[in-house]
Amino acid sequence: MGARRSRPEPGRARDAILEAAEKRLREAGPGAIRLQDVAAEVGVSHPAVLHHFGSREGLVRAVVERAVHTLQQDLARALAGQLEKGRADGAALFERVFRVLSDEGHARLLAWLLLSGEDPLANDALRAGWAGIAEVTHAMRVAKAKGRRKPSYEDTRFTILLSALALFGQAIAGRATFAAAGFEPTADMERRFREWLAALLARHLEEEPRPSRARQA
Amino acid sequence: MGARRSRPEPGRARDAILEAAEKRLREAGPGAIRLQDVAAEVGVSHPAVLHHFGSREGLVRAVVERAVHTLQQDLARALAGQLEKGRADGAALFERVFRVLSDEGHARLLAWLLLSGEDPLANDALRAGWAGIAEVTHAMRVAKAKGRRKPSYEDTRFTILLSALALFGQAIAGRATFAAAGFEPTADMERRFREWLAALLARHLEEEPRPSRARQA
DNA sequence: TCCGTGACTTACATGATTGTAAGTAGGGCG
DNA sequence: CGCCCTACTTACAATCATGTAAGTCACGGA
Repeated sequence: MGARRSRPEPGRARDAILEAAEKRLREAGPGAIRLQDVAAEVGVSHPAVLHHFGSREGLVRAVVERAVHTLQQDLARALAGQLEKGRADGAALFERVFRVLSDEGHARLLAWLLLSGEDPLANDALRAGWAGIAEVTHAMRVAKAKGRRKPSYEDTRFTILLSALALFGQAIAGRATFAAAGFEPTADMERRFREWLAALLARHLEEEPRPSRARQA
Repeated sequence: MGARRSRPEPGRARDAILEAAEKRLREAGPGAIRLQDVAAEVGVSHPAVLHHFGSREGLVRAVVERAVHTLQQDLARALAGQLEKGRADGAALFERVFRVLSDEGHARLLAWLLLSGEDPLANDALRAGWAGIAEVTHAMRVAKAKGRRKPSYEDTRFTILLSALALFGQAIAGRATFAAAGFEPTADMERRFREWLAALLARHLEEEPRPSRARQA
């Protein structure tokens, strides 16, 4: 095969650098993005990295931006993919979302960013997606509730929020927490918990709300 | 006040160093523990830190050990304090635990350690405490269930696990998540969510379990 | 009182990490 | 073909962080 291109493809190296840096970000946090390491992993010299990103800060910014973007994409895709099936299957939805958070290391990344003071969730598309889920879910509840007492919108939103917090919590603290709680920390056990949670929330969503004890203060 | 003691108190400086280092650990993670910074904050030279802890690693170890210990203490105290009241008040318990996790920055610390690969929850006392809560809760459920179908022990344990995950999740991701979900991210709103959660779980704990649909695969 | 020890200090060595300077090589284009 | 731009490279400078060496000083006990 003809002349070896010693100039593989423009942009290739840049992407590879981003990739390598993101891996480090996910696994060990922003502090672990070191020019030399990243460069070595990609097979270039460290000034090559500076050439593409100007400074370490620039690299970190670019990585975070990209990571947040793909996280949001993946999450949105997972949610959309599950929702458009029409039938709501809580457990399946949970599995998809958990997969996204857990498998790709998105949850770890989210946690690193959150702890570092970033706000990776501040994004209109994400908010809109969330609102959409809440509306669809609530409409479904209200439709099923005919005659009986209708659930409050807040209740629906809280339910979704709880799912998110629990899934996120499990993705980053699952292993340790399961062990501390005396469960064997196996993937199967964790999945079982998610199924249990899905069932709990599904039941809650269909049940008639209790009259809330009026709280004064 | 006679001769000024230029030798304030043995151990004082050591504690102050630990304190300063722990603050950094909570706020910005293990990587942010730098000898010079910590020393400067306490008002000593950085070799003084080395003198007490041998190496940076030694300092980090000591800090983590102490932090994990106080975290476990605080948590155990909070749980014990609530439980020994006899009456189970889920909401109050949640507030206490959340306080411990959130106010002292324990949740952040936990998260940093978890992300860094430590397992701050691996502790017999903590496991025992957890098991105790599960047993007490379950006994209460079973007592109330006379005649009706009895809940499974796993269900009780999952319920407690869910509380822990949600509380932890809220402590580190609460602000961002509430905002993303379209709630105003106020402390009051977050408290309301906890009350809602406590009510949800309390209701679940008193309800008769549904027959589980047998799953084949 | 004298000595040892613990709690430091200043000065320095070392290695890691980021950043700069200057030069090279390939590819597209007028 | 010659030029310029991009994508690098090697060599070097600067800074920072950890760790070491050696000395000082107060206190407490023999």
